[in-house]
Amino acid sequence: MAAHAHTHATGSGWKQHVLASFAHEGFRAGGARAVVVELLAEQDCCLSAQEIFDRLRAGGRKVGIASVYRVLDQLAQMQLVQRVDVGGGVSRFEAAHPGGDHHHHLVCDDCGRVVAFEDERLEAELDRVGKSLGARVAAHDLVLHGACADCSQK
Amino acid sequence: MAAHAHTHATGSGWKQHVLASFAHEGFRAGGARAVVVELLAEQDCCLSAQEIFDRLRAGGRKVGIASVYRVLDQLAQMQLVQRVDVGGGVSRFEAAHPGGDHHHHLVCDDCGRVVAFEDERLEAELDRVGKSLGARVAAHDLVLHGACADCSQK
DNA sequence: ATACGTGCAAAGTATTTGCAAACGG
DNA sequence: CCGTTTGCAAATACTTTGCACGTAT
Repeated sequence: MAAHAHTHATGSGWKQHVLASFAHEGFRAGGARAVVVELLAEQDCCLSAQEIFDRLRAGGRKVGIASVYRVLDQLAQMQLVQRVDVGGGVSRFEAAHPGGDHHHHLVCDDCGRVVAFEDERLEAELDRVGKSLGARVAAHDLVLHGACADCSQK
Repeated sequence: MAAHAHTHATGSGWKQHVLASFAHEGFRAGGARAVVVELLAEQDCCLSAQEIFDRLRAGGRKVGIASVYRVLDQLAQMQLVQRVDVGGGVSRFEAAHPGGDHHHHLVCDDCGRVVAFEDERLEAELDRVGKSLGARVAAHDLVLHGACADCSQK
């Protein structure tokens, strides 16, 4: 596989930011909340609730999947994670960064792989379009469907 | 509300195109297939399977929801309709036009309304990005989340 | 007439909710 | 200590599948 993946994990700055937000809102950050945030902070790309659940369990943590969903939902409402809908009836989630470092996804309809990418000019157009609609755009979710670089060669 | 909505229904050219495709593939276009295509052809924006089902029933047609899903799935695979994932675990569908007239969606997280829009420059950027990924992009699905023009005024 | 297509009902997934026990502050 | 948070299990919502009947060709 090709790819100069995203250099690093999502960065621990995000984790700090989330914990601070929790503290600020008076939420406790014990068990499930903490481990979900920790796991998300280590990811380079989006995960489904089930994947998060499985990894936490594999790591020996005794979380319930309901808690995973609850935490993700809460984080999404606080705009600390971005819901990514790649289709197939499954929601995926990833850390939402305050400033930039925003990325989108290409879903290979052939092999199912999800590839992340970012593009500054595209971002600029998205901003412009949002404004021109007179709406207050809080987030955008772009998914390209098709055959990924590998599959389209075959 | 602002907006120079889409001028007209989706255009009957699409319906013809679909029926021709069916004929070409040797598919029969009797009952459910025909009415789902007919309904989709009249729409300006995406509908969920349930909405399609309800409208057909309201119109006196005795279709089953399973057939609606089957037809939509088939049309999607033939690239005659575009699946639109606006989140909330529900898939929506709309006629996919061969050449242009492509649009995207803004979902108001406040009132739930879905607003369609199109933008040529954005389209151009999307094309460029798709190519730069080396992938064969068959479709793209862009959803802006936020407060629509109406809701953001309140 | 004969497959293909359809409606119904039952099954399958993803996600949400109710509740008693556990735990952080 | 007390109220939030959690894990479990049951419930819900959307979508898919199995099967016998209807229908276009």
